[in-house]
Amino acid sequence: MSKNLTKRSEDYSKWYNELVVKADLAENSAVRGCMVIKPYGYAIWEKMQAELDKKFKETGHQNAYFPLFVPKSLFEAEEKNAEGFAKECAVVTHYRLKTDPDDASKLIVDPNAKLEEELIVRPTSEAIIWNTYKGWIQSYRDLPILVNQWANVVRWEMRTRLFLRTAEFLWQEGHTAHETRQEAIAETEQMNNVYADFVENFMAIPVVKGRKTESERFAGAEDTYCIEALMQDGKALQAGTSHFLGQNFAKAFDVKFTSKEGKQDYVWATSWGVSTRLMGALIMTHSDDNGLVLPPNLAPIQVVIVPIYKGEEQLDQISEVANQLVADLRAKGISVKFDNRDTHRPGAKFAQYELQGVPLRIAIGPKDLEKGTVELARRDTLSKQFVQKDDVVNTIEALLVEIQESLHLKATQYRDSHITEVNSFEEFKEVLENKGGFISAHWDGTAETEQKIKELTKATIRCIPFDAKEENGVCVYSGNPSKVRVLFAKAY
RNA sequence: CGGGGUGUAGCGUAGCCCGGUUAUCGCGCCGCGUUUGGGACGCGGAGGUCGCAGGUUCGAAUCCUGCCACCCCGACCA
Repeated sequence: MSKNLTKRSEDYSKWYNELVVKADLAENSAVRGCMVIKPYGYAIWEKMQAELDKKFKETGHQNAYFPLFVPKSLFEAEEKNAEGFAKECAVVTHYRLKTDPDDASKLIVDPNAKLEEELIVRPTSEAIIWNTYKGWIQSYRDLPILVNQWANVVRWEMRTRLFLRTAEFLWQEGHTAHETRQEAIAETEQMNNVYADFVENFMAIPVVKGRKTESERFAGAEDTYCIEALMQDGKALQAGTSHFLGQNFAKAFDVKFTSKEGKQDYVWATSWGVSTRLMGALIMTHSDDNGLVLPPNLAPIQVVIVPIYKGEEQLDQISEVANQLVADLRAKGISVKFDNRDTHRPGAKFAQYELQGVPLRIAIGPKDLEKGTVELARRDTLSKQFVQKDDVVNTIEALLVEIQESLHLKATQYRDSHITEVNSFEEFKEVLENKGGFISAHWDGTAETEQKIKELTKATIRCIPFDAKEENGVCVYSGNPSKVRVLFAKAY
């Protein structure tokens, strides 16, 4: 494996291929940019899903499922949304194939099976969902509607990138309807906080919470909140978004309700989502040159036991110790694998589990049998220690917690040391070029300046942080007055 | 869609300029044996429409024409 993988973004794809998830691209263009999630990778996704689901339910949400196809007439109803996604839509135009009259081994699209109205494969589900909500809402008594959907969506990007921007991706999208503007804004904030909490505490990835500028906002939203993370190569990654949609979709789909006072009003909406992109963030935040480093909360295997032995008799003795350990650890809810394959040597197994990011590794050999110990190795620090057999379970329990915290701390220190305040455009360019990371700078609030900076440096405004303090300054580009610093970065 | 590049075994590649035995090497895979405290070794073996289609030639991975796919850079983007 090449050196400094974590600093060289172009190598990340090699990494994925080696390991957790592999993009098996077919020869033809139809599945270009799609991703095959292998079982080990999917196990991570399932853990993420379970935790998010728990948080959604705690905040009163329910899961539901809506169609993959959106009739074009519905899709175009909310103009800004439609316009924003129009350039990247897969469109179904026909519903039947037939044998090619010129070549019986081939199929062609049956021209007689042209759809009256084209179907858009959802790039996001606002349109189909709001068309459905229309039938669900008449009175304030029907509100709020707090629904989440786990689904796949398709966005036909010009350029795809494994994990970060695949043509098809898995995500969850929440879609809520509320009586008042205030309540919808509170929901938008709440869900952004749910995401931040999940990403920070469960995935051990530090994020900045903030608001998008108008030009970076979701198409059709009045306001977009986001969480922004920083990868080890100095580029920023949008890790999740929560949108306040105002009454845009209610108006587009004519969703009105009768209030307590008997007045008709349009409902207020939000939508919010995170995707398999978070797995990309996970890899790019914690991994090192030996492979993945998984936080214990997300590791499909938290502890692996590798026997070191000569001959079957010795393996039997070791297995006895190992099987007892497996039982004890499982009783504590710790996922553990005893790898007693005889087809691979210990060194190969060590390397494999390091590549897979298993947080803790136990090795048991003849020396341990004599001394009543095991060797315990940490993936994150690569350190090893010998532990008395009777202390192993307690030690592991404590270490799993410690590793989780330690990963978060390490990533936070990296992130914090890569937020640089600059006060001139020269400095801006210098830091961006040589150091990377977030640049905290004054901005005059205009889209023109934002655009100009993007053209000149490729850096975009990642967000206006919620915790930014008021401070009089001048825009780093235009010199016009500014009251608050925003975060710039090159982004994925 | 503009600019550049690449296509040879599951993966990574040599050969191409200058056409000529049975297409090179490494990893991986299969069998047997020896091994096992950080990616084992020996011996044997399997695996190929040289991206596709035409052309030139006694002969094409190699030269010519057309097509296709993919990668990188731009525009786009969770």
